[in-house]
Amino acid sequence: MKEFLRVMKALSDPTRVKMLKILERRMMCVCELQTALGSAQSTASKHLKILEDAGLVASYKDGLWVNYTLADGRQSPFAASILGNLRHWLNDDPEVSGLLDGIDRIDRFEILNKN
Amino acid sequence: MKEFLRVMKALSDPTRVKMLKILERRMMCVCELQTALGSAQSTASKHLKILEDAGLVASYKDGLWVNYTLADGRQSPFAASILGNLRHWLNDDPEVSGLLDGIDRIDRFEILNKN
DNA sequence: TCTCCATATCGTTTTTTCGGAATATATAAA
DNA sequence: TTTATATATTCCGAAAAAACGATATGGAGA
Repeated sequence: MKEFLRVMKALSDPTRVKMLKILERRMMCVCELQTALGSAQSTASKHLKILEDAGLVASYKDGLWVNYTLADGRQSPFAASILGNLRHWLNDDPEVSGLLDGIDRIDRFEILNKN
Repeated sequence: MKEFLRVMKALSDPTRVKMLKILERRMMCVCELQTALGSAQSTASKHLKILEDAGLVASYKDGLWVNYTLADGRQSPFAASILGNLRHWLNDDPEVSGLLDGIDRIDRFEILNKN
């Protein structure tokens, strides 16, 4: 029950759902997701931790960067099932499709120059 | 997106999840669910409203009683899909199975006599 | 009409969640 | 070792959600 609730709670926030829809397209580091969503760095990092604790995303270090991807589903069958459904869901949602239009122009090396 | 979030939020509370697992077994009026879960009447009613707004349950009046059942899924495809999964999920969860053991002994006419 | 009873809604308090600034951590480069 | 940088964590204040008692609503029966 606790594991199930963790997954549902993680999916109950628009920012986290958008993160998952973005990660369906490609892996991203924290700063790229932060830029895509227009949120503070701490906010992006915290949301990603919640998604990871729920078994919805996984992270891999690459030097200073931490790359996040969708989880493979081995950690939580609930998460695995919902991730499968989510691929078909919300693709026509204006908030989501608008977001996905911009993500190809987001590059971690460009973000560097802006700060 | 809003509809999706309503469904996920509705599923993020242990009391509401238990309500759904009980309603998988049979329809119930508010006072029966209240008894099964040991919560206050206003609490049970409010949780049921949240589930109904999300398209997870439906209600039918029968005189003074209001009977709640699982929704048929026409209102929300998200709800429909999750309700299908939920039938297979959490059946071995101790909190849920313990609850289901007792529900056959709950009867709205007996509840009357206790108040 | 008046009363009763199951349910819904309201008002209040407590708990949880969210966002962002500030700080800490860890790794790479100089 | 010192510096710089990407990410994680901490610490607030604000907003949302939860519980429950009290009250309102609406239908059934006297």
